[in-house]
Amino acid sequence: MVLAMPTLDLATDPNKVLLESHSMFAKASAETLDKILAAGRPLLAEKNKLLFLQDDPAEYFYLVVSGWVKLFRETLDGDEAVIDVVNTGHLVGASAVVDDGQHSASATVVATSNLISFPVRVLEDAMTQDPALALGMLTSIAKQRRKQSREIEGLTLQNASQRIGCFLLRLLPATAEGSHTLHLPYDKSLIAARLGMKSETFSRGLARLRKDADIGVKGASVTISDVYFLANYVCSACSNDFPCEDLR
Amino acid sequence: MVLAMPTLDLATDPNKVLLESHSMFAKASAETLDKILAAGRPLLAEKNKLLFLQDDPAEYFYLVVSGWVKLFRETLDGDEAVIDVVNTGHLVGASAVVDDGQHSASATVVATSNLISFPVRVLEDAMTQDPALALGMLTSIAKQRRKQSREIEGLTLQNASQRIGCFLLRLLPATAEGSHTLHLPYDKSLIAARLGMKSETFSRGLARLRKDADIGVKGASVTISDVYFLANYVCSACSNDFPCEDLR
DNA sequence: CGACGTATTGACTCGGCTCAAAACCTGTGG
DNA sequence: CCACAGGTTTTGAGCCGAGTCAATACGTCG
Repeated sequence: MVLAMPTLDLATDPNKVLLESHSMFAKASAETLDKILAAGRPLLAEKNKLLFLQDDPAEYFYLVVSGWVKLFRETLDGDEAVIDVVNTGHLVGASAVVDDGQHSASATVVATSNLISFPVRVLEDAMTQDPALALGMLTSIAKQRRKQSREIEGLTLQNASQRIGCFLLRLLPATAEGSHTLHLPYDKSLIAARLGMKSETFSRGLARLRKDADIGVKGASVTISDVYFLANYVCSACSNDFPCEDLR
Repeated sequence: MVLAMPTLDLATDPNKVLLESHSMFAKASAETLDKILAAGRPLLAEKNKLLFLQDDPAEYFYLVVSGWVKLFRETLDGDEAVIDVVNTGHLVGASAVVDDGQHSASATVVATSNLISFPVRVLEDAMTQDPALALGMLTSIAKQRRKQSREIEGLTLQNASQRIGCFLLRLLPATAEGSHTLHLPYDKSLIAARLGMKSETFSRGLARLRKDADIGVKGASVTISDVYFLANYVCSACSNDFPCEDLR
């Protein structure tokens, strides 16, 4: 269901604020932002809705206003590698403009989400006209690249419970200290896939953290009794120290 | 030892040709290229020479003219994750200009190499003046990002011998068919690290390929009796089919 | 309450790691 | 040409972490 354009004053449009806060658009001109926003269409997507498939020619990219979207790649024999799971404020599929106009991964919605879809065309055009936007794109892709480097490192050097602990730490605000309680953001089985392990292994890994890193688990809510104690357990197998800014 | 400027006519300078062939500079203006080349200094580096450390403020980046350079990250407890091992035509450390001026990995020379060092400053300046260069940087980083996505996928979905087979296939020209003999480009222990495994595992993995994918191994020379047979063994656990362009 | 999806637990297998010993290379000097 | 030293690679035995398969427990929604 496609609705009419938002009638809000653009200056206070929350979507504009959200888009502006993304590193890709941070330095773009006001005109660029308005042009892109004007081409956006709200989209309410239910769980399991497929946004696009890897290697599809990219027609649209999406801004996540609320909800969660999974990015993944599928192998010939049916396995899938989860590249990322993203929420509010993240863009999905926008990097197709630098990937020969093709999506480099598939995307599905994993929890009912409010999205805004934008034609990739509009972004392409805007990029040729606003050099600040091209630079923003550069900043944004560079950030993704850094994040992926850490991802690779984690996969090769950290074991299951360390990866889980690392994931938990990244859910906390960067300034966190002492004790904290948090809520797992999506299904444990999806977290497991996101971390490159099976759900049974995730379950056992969490149990292990309960013993070794003094955390408490009750359903989807996790209590960390001492952030630095957990960080110490997790980050010894990691090249950057807590609170690992790059990975957020 | 820093030598005088090359006295070659720039139009036929082989270094210029090499730099131009890099996706980052492919579309840069002739002036940009000349300005950057003029700031370059040849550097003959022996095995084990350290070029820079991760998190160092980036002063120089390097063009590999010949030889091999290892990019890696080191953990607190002394383990290292090899991000990449690169040779002729590749740039090392250039992406610092989009990473807050810091190197995101360490780099050492692993086989006697001819390098050219360039001040990062010069690249920064050039980028602000030549929009085509900024776009080239974008293209280049985007390519790295795609490559890393595949890397992550391989790490989570392929077993040791499949990763080895994949590595072998990527050493071949993209058009390869039938039977081929190739020469491993650097030490087996380094290849192992590059593929995220121990050298013993590499050794056994290669032995396994000998049985299952009909390859022959004699020292550093490897004979593949049928490229597609090997590809079939390797690529079933992979989301893109042979000859996997993106990973090169 | 019952039913369905999700999560946990148990028993087992297997791949990759560890540690140690043997084999293989490569270069050096007698 | 051979002997030897140094490094690299291979092989072997044993262990441990993660995957598999199957059964059980938990939660939530009708």
